[in-house]
Amino acid sequence: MSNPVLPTNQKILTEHLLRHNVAQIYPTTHALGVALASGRKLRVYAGFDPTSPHLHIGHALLLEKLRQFQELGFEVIMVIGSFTAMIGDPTDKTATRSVLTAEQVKANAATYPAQAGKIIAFDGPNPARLEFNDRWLSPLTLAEIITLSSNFTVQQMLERDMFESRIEAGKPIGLHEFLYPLMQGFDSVALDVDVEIGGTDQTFNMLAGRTLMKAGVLGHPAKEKFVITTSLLTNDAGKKMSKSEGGMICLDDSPEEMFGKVMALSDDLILPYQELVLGLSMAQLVDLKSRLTAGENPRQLKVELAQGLVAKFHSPGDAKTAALAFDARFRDHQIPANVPIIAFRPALTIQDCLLESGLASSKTQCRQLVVQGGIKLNQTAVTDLLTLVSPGDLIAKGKLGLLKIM
RNA sequence: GGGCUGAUACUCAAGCGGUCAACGAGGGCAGACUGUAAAUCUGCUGGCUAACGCCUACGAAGGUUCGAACCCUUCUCAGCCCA
Repeated sequence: MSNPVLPTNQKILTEHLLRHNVAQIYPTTHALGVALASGRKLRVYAGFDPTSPHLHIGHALLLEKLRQFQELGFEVIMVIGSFTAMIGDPTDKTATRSVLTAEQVKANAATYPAQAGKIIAFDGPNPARLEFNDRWLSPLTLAEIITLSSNFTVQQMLERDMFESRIEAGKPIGLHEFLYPLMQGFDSVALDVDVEIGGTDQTFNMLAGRTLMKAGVLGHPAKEKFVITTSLLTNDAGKKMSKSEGGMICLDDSPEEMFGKVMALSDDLILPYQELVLGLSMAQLVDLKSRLTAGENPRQLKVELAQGLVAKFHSPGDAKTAALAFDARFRDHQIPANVPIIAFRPALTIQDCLLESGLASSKTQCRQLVVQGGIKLNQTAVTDLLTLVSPGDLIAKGKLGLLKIM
């Protein structure tokens, strides 16, 4: 980072910044390119909703973009939507949406810097800044909020297809939900940013911010704001990867978990993940494709992807270890090292162990699992839940649930 | 404020007096097949019981009935329309 970047490199990096994983740039890619080359230290940010303590690889794509700006010497800000999380992004279609309390928001956000720090740098010569948007949203007065809202029409709000579809479905739309884009938009104004980055699903909210900035509200000078939308990472079902979906890969997953989750992805996702998450070049992607058409087992390519991901978010050493552990456990069917332990006591049954460990939530569920052959004691299927266990026994539920008696 | 319609399990969504712990889809779990793949197929998916069965549930509270998710009343919440 301390080495001065050569102009040619700068050019390549800038080109990468403008193209890789970018869905669209507002107003135009060209205009942003000009601003980037102007020598001005642009201020760039992306917002994150603290609705869960985990950041996932969808977030990583945004952070990655921020890092590219950071490497080029621009000012980078990570904004935590501490205030907006309490309103609730109306992207969700259900009317009754649980609104987070200040405490929950705080607890969730506490883990973010450490996770984001794997990608962007919060120290060093050009450190990223962390901001919580309640700092400027909480003090807004009603008069100011009214002024902000006068920049939009109800028709403009209704243009959002998510609102349209809700009207069609006869679902309620809360008045406060119209305020959400306003609040998020005011983030841009308060921070006086030049560029905002977000997924394509955030286009409306981000453009609301652009409108406010161009209008020059509440004493802030009018100025242009660029908006970069990034492609969304999809899961197997082709749905956007988000906190509400299962199977998402979190930045704070252990190397083993992360490796396993990647291996469970459909083969179709290998190339998209390689491109979006690991940033492979076109040439490299073509190479991967030719290996597949040559008949190479996709499993190998997926192993490489999994190792790449673990190496990126943990370390190359962890990637190697995770790959070995994965093979040992699932290919060679060995027992892993870190199995949860249940303390032995007299008259301890298999059912007790399942319930106490949380592998099953009720006795009824235990019975069903046994009927289906899902419970194994020392590799053999269990038929009686009340079988007593002894120290050293190994209980398995399905493929992943393991318990050791000590 | 008035009229009409609706509220069903994790989500969506049937059911409209007994055969309803509640069709179906998604999700989840388990099994088969495999590359721990994915896709596909099968089973399960309120609790208690070895089981017969029992209990708790269909927005809330009452009521009618031998019997109610289904009928009636009130309430709460939402949608549409009128003001």
